[in-house]
Amino acid sequence: MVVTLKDIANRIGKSVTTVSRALHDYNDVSPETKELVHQVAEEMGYSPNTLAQRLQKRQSDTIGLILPTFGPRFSDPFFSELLAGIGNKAVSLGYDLLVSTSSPGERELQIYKKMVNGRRVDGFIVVRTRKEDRRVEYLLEKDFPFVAFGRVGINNEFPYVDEDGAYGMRSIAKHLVTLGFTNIGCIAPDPQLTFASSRVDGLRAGLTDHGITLDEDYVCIGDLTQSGGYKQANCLLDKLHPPSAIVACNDLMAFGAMSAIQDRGLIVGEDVAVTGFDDIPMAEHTHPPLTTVHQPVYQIGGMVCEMLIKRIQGVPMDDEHLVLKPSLIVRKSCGEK
Amino acid sequence: MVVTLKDIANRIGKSVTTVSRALHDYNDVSPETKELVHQVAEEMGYSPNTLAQRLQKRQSDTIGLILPTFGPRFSDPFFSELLAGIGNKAVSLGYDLLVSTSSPGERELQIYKKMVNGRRVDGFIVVRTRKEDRRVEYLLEKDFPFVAFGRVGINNEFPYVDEDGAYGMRSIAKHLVTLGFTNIGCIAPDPQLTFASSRVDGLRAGLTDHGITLDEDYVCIGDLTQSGGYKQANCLLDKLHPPSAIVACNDLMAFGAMSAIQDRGLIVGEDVAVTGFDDIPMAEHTHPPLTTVHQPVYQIGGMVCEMLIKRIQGVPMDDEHLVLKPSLIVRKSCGEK
DNA sequence: TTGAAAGCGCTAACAA
DNA sequence: TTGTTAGCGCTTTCAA
Repeated sequence: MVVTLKDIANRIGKSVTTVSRALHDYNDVSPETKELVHQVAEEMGYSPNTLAQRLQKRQSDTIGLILPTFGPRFSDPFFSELLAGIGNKAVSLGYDLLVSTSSPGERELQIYKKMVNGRRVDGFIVVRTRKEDRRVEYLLEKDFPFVAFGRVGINNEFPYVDEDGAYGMRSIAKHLVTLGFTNIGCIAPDPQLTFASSRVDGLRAGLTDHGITLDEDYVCIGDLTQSGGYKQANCLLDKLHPPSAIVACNDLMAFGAMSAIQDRGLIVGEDVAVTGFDDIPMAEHTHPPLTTVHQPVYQIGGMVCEMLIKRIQGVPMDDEHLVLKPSLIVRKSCGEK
Repeated sequence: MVVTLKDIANRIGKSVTTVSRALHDYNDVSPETKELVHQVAEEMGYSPNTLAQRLQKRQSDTIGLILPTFGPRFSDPFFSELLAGIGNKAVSLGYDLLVSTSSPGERELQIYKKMVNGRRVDGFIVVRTRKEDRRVEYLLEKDFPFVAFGRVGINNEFPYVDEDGAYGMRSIAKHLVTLGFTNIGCIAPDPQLTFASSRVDGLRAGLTDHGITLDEDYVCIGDLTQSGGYKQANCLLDKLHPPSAIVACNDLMAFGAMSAIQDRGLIVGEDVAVTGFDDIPMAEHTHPPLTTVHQPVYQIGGMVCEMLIKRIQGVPMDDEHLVLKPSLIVRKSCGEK
């Protein structure tokens, strides 16, 4: 049924070795046999068995990506775009992409271990890094190739791409201050996530620069989803002196915050300002459109993937540590300029 | 460095075969050796080389999913949720999930062929089916296992899960008619997509049931993204007698339509009604919240995956053809009830 | 220019 | 209960 090298060899009365070499265009095969082999291979519809090739090379030509889910519904446009960036780059470089999903925790680490031990992948892309990240500790300790999107708390001695979250948040701070906002609330992610502190610290610093103090009681922790944003915005709005601007640390939570505001009959951009972070496509189409910070997620996916493959192949990288400057996108959610 | 069966065998002075059998708990191995093997394996940190196992089994234990992207930005919450459903089920059943991305067309088919020929996957999940679908034609012809989410134009002799789009749209139609809308516009997907016609036909039929005719000039084709919805809604609104209700065939386009309406200073749910389809999490958090049709995407992912694995393993399925009835979710985008 | 032989790491049929 | 042998499909010495 399925054609193998042996079938071709039998057919033309040559050895498997010769056929293999002919197919790989080795120059120690006579032009005639080469020609013949190619022709017969074509005719018989031969394709190499990748499993066999990989076993022999001791390489899986596959990179792994384990998506962090929280709860069953995982509907994050941010990650689907990152995935597309990684996936497209991977195919173009001849690699397969193995995707798995897991919420952070013990089981998550098991999946990494299983992949590493079973030699199912040649390397990993680690996303949504945490301050103490067992995944990177593990991979580092095993000396297993990986590239992270994001940094960890201490010892960032591994290749990564990260965005300068503090910088992004400073631009948000500046923008809000310029518009005259002084009473500001923040919906932050779980502080275990590395990007949480850089963003919140950036906001705090940016505000301080303009003589405004971020009240720590006005910093709530949300779970990065719309519902989380909704809930936390309500907390903020229930305060005695509710903030006049809510800075969400990602777009999804910002959307939730907008809902919360609107559900109270208030108007986003007039009564309460809202900002996001990420600039997912939806941000442009909310009502009002969301002022946020743009990250080139698709490109980041490509970069991370490319770096990983270089790392796997032992090709030196131009730069092991990339920190991108995100840019402020002003729309209408903080009022008309 | 890496421990193999041979290493264990050498260590305890037994054959590789015995070790292999011991590890698999065959009952023709003495309890003592079994015990010993397990212990030594543990101690040496042995894990089987999956590549080798797979080559020998002639099974990749991997299922393939090729995501349809349109343009570089691929940010579809619908698919990230489907992916999570598939991914979680796959791990739980011991399968790897290979994900690739491609826009429809020749290159897409090449990817399928490459995976099939190289025996990289044991089966596919085919999503976003088209009326004439080269992918399913190809897989059918090769007799290669797959399960589709959606049907094709003719000859649906393969396992699939689909939602009853016509039914969903009839509920939308009924809802709108009940609220008194008579001048209705529709933003449909590319008619090549199978679900396009079932949804549009459903809408048309539902309207007809109530004595209303859907004007074919009021059916625009959008690309399933927010921008597409935005653009097409504008076309509709530019008409001499613009529709008072816009039925979008997915939520993303509905969001775009809402933007378009709002950008004209009109109010969604008062001046113009809008409906969607899919009920992605965002739908609950727009302003106003979107009336739409709910599909249990996460579960569908799990079902499709499970069916595929049964198909691969030759286990009979309870039902090869599943058509789910989606349910209307009334929110505020058509006005208060 | 070609082929025999070995080996990647594993499983399985068959003997002993 | 265990080991020998063969083989999955491929690549790569090495010798001819």
